[in-house]
Amino acid sequence: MALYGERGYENTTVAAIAERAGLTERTFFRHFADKREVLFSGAAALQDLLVGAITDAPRSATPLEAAAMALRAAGELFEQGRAGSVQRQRVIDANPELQEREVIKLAGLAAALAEALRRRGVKDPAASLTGEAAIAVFRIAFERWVAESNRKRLPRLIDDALSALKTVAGG
Amino acid sequence: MALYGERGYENTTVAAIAERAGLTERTFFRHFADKREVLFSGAAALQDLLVGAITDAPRSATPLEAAAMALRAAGELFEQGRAGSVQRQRVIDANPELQEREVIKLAGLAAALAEALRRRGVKDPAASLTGEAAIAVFRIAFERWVAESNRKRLPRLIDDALSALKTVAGG
DNA sequence: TATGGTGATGTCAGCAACTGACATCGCTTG
DNA sequence: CAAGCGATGTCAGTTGCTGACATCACCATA
Repeated sequence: MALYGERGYENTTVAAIAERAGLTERTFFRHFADKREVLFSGAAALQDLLVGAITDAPRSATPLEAAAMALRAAGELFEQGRAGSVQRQRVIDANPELQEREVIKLAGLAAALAEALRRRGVKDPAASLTGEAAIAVFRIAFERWVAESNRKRLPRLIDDALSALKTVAGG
Repeated sequence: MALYGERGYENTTVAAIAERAGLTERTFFRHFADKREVLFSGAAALQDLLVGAITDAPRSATPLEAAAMALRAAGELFEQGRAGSVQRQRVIDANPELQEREVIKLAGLAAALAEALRRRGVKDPAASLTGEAAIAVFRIAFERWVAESNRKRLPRLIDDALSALKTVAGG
């Protein structure tokens, strides 16, 4: 992260990262599948959190309500360490390769949400659509959260985006 | 495409592609930004079609209706040449690298849709959410369309997914 | 204590994707 | 016919990434 911040992602070679870490290039690739993965290794934990929250949602909750609870829980988590999120996002926003990885990780989250909903008895395409919609909501809320101008807390921004979704699609 | 079909994407080197095409490796990279881009160069035309359809939608149409018209137009286009779409999708589904590229191209389409909606006077976050939702609908419909079992036409599948979205998010 | 197993790291050689710099060739245009 | 221009070839080089094998620290147990 330090090197990516100093020189930018593209100008940072794996050799340089390894050197700074006091390790070998080969060792780097044993810990991270590729150069990009450094920035995304946290996605697994996030997925566990989201899936867990959906699973634990009361049976009375509608699919979208269950997803909303999961998003809020994730929002609370991100509130810890906002500075890191901002820096990370700056690096990603400056590089298309990284955006590809980010976007597919998000797609993976959507799929995991859908799967968790199916285990609650939600049928397709409702499950898939709810997963996709939930991630879209999160993405938009997160975007606003990292923008300097906005001082609202993330869970609040999630609720805002969620009601906007209902307005747009309702009918 | 032929080589990707024969040996799979990973086992096909750019050198092999260039040889089959009777060109140089260097020339390949002048036509395609990277090895993956071969399968996605058509995305630009699709984007133009979608954006054009949204722009041409009657002013009375709601954001989601305008987006739906665009999706249906794209659906008609894909109905030509279903075989090619199926083969292409088989290659992509077999390779994570390609899925990354596909997913970010779809994100690009969503952004373009949102931008076209904004030019119609739709505000954010409604514009962004409608763009994302529309692409989600398209993705799900397309998935079903390429599946062997389904014999419905794509525009019809799009309408199905669309009404499912309304059911899920309505309220 | 010696022995052997296990997991993390190092070493090395090599492939394949991609790039920059420069040369060449064919076609069009004045 | 000369000049210009776009597409292609040539070549050398960097970087990401992998497989195979060696080493080393640590731990369990005979």
